[in-house]
Amino acid sequence: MTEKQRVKNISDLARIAGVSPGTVSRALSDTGLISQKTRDRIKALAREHDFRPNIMARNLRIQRTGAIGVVIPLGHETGQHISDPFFITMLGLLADELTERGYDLMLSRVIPKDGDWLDRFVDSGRVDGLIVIGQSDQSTTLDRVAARYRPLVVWGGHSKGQVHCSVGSDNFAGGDLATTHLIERGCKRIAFFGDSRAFEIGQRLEGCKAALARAGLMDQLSIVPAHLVAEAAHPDIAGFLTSGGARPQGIVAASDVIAMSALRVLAELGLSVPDDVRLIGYDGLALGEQTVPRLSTVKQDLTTGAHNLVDLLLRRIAGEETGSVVMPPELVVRLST
Amino acid sequence: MTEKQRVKNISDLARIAGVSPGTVSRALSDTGLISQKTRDRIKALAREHDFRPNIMARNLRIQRTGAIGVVIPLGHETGQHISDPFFITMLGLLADELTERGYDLMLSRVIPKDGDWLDRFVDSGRVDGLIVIGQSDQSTTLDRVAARYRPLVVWGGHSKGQVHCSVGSDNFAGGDLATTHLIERGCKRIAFFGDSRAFEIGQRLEGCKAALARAGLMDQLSIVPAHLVAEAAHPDIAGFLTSGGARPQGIVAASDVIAMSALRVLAELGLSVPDDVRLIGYDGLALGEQTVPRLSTVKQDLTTGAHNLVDLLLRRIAGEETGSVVMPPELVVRLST
DNA sequence: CAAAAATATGCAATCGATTGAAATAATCGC
DNA sequence: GCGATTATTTCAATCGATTGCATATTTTTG
Repeated sequence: MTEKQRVKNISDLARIAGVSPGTVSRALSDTGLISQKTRDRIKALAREHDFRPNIMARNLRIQRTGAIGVVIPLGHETGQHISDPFFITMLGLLADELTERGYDLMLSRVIPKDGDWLDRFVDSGRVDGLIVIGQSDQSTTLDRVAARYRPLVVWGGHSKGQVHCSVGSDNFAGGDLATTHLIERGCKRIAFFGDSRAFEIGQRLEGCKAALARAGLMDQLSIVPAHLVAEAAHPDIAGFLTSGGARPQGIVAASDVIAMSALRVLAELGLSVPDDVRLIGYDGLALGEQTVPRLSTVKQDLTTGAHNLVDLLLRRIAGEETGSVVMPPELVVRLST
Repeated sequence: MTEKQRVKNISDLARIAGVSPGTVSRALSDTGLISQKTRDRIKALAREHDFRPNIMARNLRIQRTGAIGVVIPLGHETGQHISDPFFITMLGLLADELTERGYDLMLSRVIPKDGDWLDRFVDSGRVDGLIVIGQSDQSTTLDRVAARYRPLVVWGGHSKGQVHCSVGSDNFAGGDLATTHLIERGCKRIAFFGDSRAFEIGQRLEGCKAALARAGLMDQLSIVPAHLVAEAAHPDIAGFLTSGGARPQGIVAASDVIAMSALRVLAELGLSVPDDVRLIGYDGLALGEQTVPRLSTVKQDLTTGAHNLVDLLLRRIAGEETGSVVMPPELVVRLST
């Protein structure tokens, strides 16, 4: 009744209010000079007709979108799914963090076939900035794009020469931490479960090796390139543990998900954790709290990680220059070691 | 060298090519009448200057965004986090499905304080359609908005009078299925773990009751309103199991996450699953494959669920009228029963 | 080879909000 | 009460791509 015709743009409202479109814009955007009186009047009118300015038009004019892209490149392992608990946890935290800062989150899952995937996203003009979760095996692409596109931040390992801005934990230190812990628990024969082609996992393995070298146990290391996906990791692990070699006394899993698979294989083989085999994971995901026995792990503080990612990104959007952040990992001893 | 000045819009390119902006637009968009020759020439030029048309301008003109909003309302339980494995799994599947259909996914986490949250999103003009995951306790809001905004599809339970279009599995049937299975396994004292204030969980409980009634075991039911978050569920469950009442022979958990918590509590109490207590979950998440023992569950086929959600939504965007979909749940017997 | 038909291209309006500059109204000092 | 300030408001250009209509160019055809 009240509203004969739907108010669909600022001009409609201006006509109703008897002012110019410009005035309505200023009234609604809480900016610029305008009298308190007309502002209130127009806001009331807008509410009454439940009118909200068209965001696309606004975006076009002010040249920003209010959205941040979050990209998950699944490079080295196509089977890996976005529903991997790690991605998901990170994604949730980023969603919280971005929402809080008034940005929307545009999610994109990418399987990088060509070297062009990042460029396409960057040039699409859909987002004001980009967060890439995990560098997978795409560091070349990342560096190239980072050189020309500032608002880009990557979660993942840090290497000396890298061009792009990254946030991540010290994977080398983490691998060392986990391994040292097992050694202190008396393990000598140690196995590393994880595919070192993924950059971060390679770094963890290096840390693991460093710890073993210090203890003079280097020749006791077995490396099992287990898949990152739980279902796929299972046969890798079962294959190794039933292959007849000397059973490891300690296992460093490159992720909590892999550790969980290992836990299951060990249970199926009738081996007790930690009595027969000690097992430590990596990531510090919540699901490690719910396993039986509860999983010891190297925790990456994803909450501050997400916070840092967003913080750096917004600063880069604002034009500031920023360096990378390497966070210290933390040993969480629960019951599996 | 080649490009003196960055080509930032269609007019720049038009100038270089010596044609009008309109022609460039037609060439790049593979639509309208244009000669093959100029099209190729302009496309080559665009590639050379790596120019991509501004999406915001395009969106404004053609009045669509190419993005679908995915909203997760966390109504009845504010502690619940977006990183809940269920949401996350669904989110990943939706991301796949939408990407495939050429849409972007805009993620939004909402804690509905006012009744206004959905309206804000709908009217923001940011998205072409909306998928709401889980109706939580917001069915009133959903119905109200659905009445005026067509491209809206909800994952969740279905009730007779509902206005909105939903996709989900038959929770009543699922609850029945789980309970009947336990009864067939010889359980008489049965406990239901889950907070029935959430609509879908309420339906599962009703199904559970129906099965018990048929078997004449209605008076043997205990209901434990466990939280949906794993960490929060733990004390709820521990409290119940150590309270000294007769121990249940079978447990119906309202979600796999709750079941996982139960699994841990039972292990801590030294009870064996399934020998001392039989336990069945709900959802059919991948993590149920990795527990020890592997979790029996009522599986909702989230893959087809996601497919249906997207399919219905796109049809609604196209103007078609669609009904809701109720999918049959499936009993998955693994080792915990 | 001229006329008719078909095909390409250019022109200009449009999507809806923002914003600097210009115009108008309100306020103040004396 | 009048010019000088200052506070509001209007005007018009702009962001960049799309598209109906008009015009120009080819191609076809009798």
